[in-house]
Amino acid sequence: MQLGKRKLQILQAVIDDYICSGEPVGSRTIAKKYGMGISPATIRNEMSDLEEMGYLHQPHTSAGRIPSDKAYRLYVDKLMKIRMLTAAEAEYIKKIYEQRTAEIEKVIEQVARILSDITNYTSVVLGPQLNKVLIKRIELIPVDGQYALLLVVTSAGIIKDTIIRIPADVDSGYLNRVSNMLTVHYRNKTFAEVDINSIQDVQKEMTRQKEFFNSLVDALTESIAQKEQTEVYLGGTTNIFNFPEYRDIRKAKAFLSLMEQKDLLYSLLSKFDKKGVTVVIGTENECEQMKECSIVMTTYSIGDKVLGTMGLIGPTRMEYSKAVSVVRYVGETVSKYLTSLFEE
Amino acid sequence: MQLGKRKLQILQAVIDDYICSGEPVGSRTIAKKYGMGISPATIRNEMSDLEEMGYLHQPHTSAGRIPSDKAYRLYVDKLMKIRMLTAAEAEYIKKIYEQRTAEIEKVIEQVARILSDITNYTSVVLGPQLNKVLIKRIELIPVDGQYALLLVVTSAGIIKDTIIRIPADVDSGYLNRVSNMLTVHYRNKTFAEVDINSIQDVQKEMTRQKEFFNSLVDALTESIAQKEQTEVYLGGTTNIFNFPEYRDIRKAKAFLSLMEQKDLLYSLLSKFDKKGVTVVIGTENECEQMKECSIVMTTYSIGDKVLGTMGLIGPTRMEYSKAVSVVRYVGETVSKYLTSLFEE
DNA sequence: TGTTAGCACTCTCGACCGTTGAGTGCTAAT
DNA sequence: ATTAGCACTCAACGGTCGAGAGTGCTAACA
Repeated sequence: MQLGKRKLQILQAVIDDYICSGEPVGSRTIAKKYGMGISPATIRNEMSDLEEMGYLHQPHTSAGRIPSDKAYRLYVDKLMKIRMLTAAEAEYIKKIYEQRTAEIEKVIEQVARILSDITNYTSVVLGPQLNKVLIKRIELIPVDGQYALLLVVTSAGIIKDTIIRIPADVDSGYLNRVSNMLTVHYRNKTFAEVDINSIQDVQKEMTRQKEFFNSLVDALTESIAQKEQTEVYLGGTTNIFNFPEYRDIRKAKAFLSLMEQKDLLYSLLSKFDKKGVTVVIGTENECEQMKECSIVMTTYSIGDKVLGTMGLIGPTRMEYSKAVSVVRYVGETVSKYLTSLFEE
Repeated sequence: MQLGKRKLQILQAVIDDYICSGEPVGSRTIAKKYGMGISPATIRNEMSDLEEMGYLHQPHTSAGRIPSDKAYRLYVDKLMKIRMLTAAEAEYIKKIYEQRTAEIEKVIEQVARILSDITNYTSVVLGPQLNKVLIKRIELIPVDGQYALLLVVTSAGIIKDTIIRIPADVDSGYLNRVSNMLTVHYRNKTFAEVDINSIQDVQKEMTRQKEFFNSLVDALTESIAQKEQTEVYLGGTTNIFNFPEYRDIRKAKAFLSLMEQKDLLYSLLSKFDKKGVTVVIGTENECEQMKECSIVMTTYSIGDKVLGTMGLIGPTRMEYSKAVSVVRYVGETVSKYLTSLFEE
């Protein structure tokens, strides 16, 4: 059977209506709302065909039709109209530029909020993936006598830090020497390549300041571990309650629990690192608990380097056109902003 | 009417049973489970009295009784048995000591998780309240040429930082001068007293490095603002789904939305800053949306200085004995740990 | 041959019982 | 003062029934 023009029109009408109402769509509704000069009976025939072809299905005999994931896929790839951002949306997204700090994590956090505020979906943003990034410098900066700041400067211009305590008899000269030692060893390595125990010089020093050194090694190890397991930022998790399909408390709970499993979210999203917007619909998801959700996501970068992924999660009957346009624009804006910050 | 010993026993039985089952408790149940050699009929009479006195009420005529907030208050103040921590709980709480970093925020974050993990309630921990704390030093530390780290060292030993960008022609000598200037001005002031525009010297400098200075002032202002509006850390927000009274999707949504209103939570919790454990039961809460919840909270401190509040939020039929013992122990442990870290 | 009106059929949903069971309050006996 | 007995109340459960929405099929029509 062929997917003629009329079938496509009807399919689009069903999808549009279902996305907005969440209720199965009947032939009468289509005829009335999207009237294209054909009777409900004709539409019924076409819908019956579409069902046979796997684009629609009925929850029960005497109900209207619901689009299948296959239908959404067609919709996203071919049918969907490209939607422009409203002025208010574009304005809101500009907030990204209002950041004062050069800390990438803060920017990312705000992006998550912006995404969910605009779309009323749940947003997920992965923090910068640092495993491919090169270490430029490691520094121990004395602060206020008893503390030192452990800084790691990377090629992506990202700087993160931990505050550690130092014993009274460690002076700044000593810290300097250790910093230099660490830098010499780790310059141009990735975080994955760092093996803290491998440093010979360091181990010699250890005999002298054993306790301090242990805590330094601990801090560095943890700092590295933390950077390897990227952080996951969420926005608008309770937005899911707005959808009638999540009235069922068990579904809502399942969804929210899923959102709490950061490592799972991370492994789901981090797979997609190609540029442009990716849409994963329902059962296309590998993860069992996500079979009724869709993800619309994109990457963000500094210059050409892809740093992380951001996206929206919602029910499969998502407003794809809106989601795609917002995600695309936010992704581009963030990339531009980060590039302007860190790329010289 | 007097609250005789037997009435108290019965009241306690009702509360204990209701806390654990969530179902209205009938006279038969009491007689059987908590048998004290009296018949259901007698218990009925006593319960009727207790109802008259405002300690119990019935959801409808032919149902068992439910304790009122007044009853819970009596229970918490007088009836409740003090519960010891289990070995496993104590062990779990010890995790606090496993922190590597001296960043107070990281510690707090973990505390929130520990509290909710152990109790299966939702935990709320307010970050350190810095408005009463004195500034010791402000430093701008050059990092990697184009960035500087803005550090604020306070009398509570707390150090927080923001990374800002600096123009190419600002050298470390200049940063040093600015740091010194800021330190001289703000030493021994609280964050609340800081008025960035008040510095005369600073304004003079501004003519020379106007753009940088604006961004510095912005960063400092924001850093201060951020410290004034304390952060709120949550743990186990979805635990609320475990309670049958939150099966109702609207209630669950209301609760979760409440948890997202950090400023409201902050203003609710920050009022209570006396040492020891405070319990606020249902309608004792001023906040309308919390009338069906109880809060069990305590403070944490460095030395004698109270820094913040931590607690558990759950339905009024909370396991108060468990909640109180855990909150107390965690509070004490955190205080001890922080004191050992920051107090010399 | 494609379209459509008509109609019987299916299925969900909400309203409306009657029944069940838990729990009460009252009364009278102990 | 306590308690057994009993009538009464009410929520919850389950079944029936009609309304309404929507379908598929058939036969007529262009």
